[in-house]
Amino acid sequence: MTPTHDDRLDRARAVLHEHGMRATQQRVAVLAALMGQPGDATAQALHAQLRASQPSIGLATVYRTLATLAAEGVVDALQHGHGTCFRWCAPGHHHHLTCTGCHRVVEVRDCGVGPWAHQVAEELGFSGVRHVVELSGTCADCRAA
Amino acid sequence: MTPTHDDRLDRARAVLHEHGMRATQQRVAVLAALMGQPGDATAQALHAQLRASQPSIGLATVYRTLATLAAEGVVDALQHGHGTCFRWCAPGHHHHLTCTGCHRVVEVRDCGVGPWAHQVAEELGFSGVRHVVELSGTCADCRAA
DNA sequence: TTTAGTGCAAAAGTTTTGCATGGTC
DNA sequence: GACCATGCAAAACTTTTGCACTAAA
Repeated sequence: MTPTHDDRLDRARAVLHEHGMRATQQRVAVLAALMGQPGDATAQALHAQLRASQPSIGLATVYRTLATLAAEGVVDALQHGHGTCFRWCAPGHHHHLTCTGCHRVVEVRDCGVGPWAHQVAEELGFSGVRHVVELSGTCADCRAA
Repeated sequence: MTPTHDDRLDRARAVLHEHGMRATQQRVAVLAALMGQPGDATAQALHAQLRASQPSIGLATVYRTLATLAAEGVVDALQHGHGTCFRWCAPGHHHHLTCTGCHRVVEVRDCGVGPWAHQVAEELGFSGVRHVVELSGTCADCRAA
């Protein structure tokens, strides 16, 4: 069952409360909008989208909200080519496969990197290894287009 | 044997020729400067450095040169927090393992990610997969300290 | 009521671009 | 000599900040 817009508003409110952030209309709207994205989005893109239903929302607010959410670890901040993109994701260890054409993001829960990373690090005398992986490619739809 | 500044100039010239780029004084200087960096550097930082010995070099030229070099795959363009950083790397596919304590970077030439990435992408209908991996941990020296 | 968040506009910063000039092949 | 690259300055953008005002807790 796909979540409705209202479902996302409720979930956004809950997440904000969990993280001790005031659930203002604007923050709820920003987070809910991000939850509704098929992939990631820039602050500018979210702002433009939000303007449609909430004409008075300020760009600075969108930036400030996203920065706070990223600091809380609620959303991911990614640096692709130009500008910072934000993405809402489910908790737990996983990676992402992003389409370079449409920025659609697919979660990859099967992580095949851990053992290799651990082995490499051990050989080089490192401990407490962590890995960040970003996969990118062209999705079937974009290839067809 | 540590390469001298002149060694780097020669090497920079050779690399530019290999990639069909005109070996202008400015391009040679930019690439040689990047080769001499202990880590990565922004266009702005390189420009400031180059100004010392070549006061007339323009910022736009540094940007244009780095953009071309990155497009040719001669240098890596990295997106950390603010702005784009560039790094001269040995050629060929490899990853980096960074120590969280002293920020030392070790090149990792043995890549154990490709096959997994390819398989995952194929299952999801993606083609032309690329992967970016950043490993981090604590090096032996920092653990001892 | 208290405190944090917001909108606006201006500022700060980075990267790109237009165009006449100069250097490389 | 032809053509590409450069320098300069202005423009285009993204992101941050100051401040008076509003709304959440």
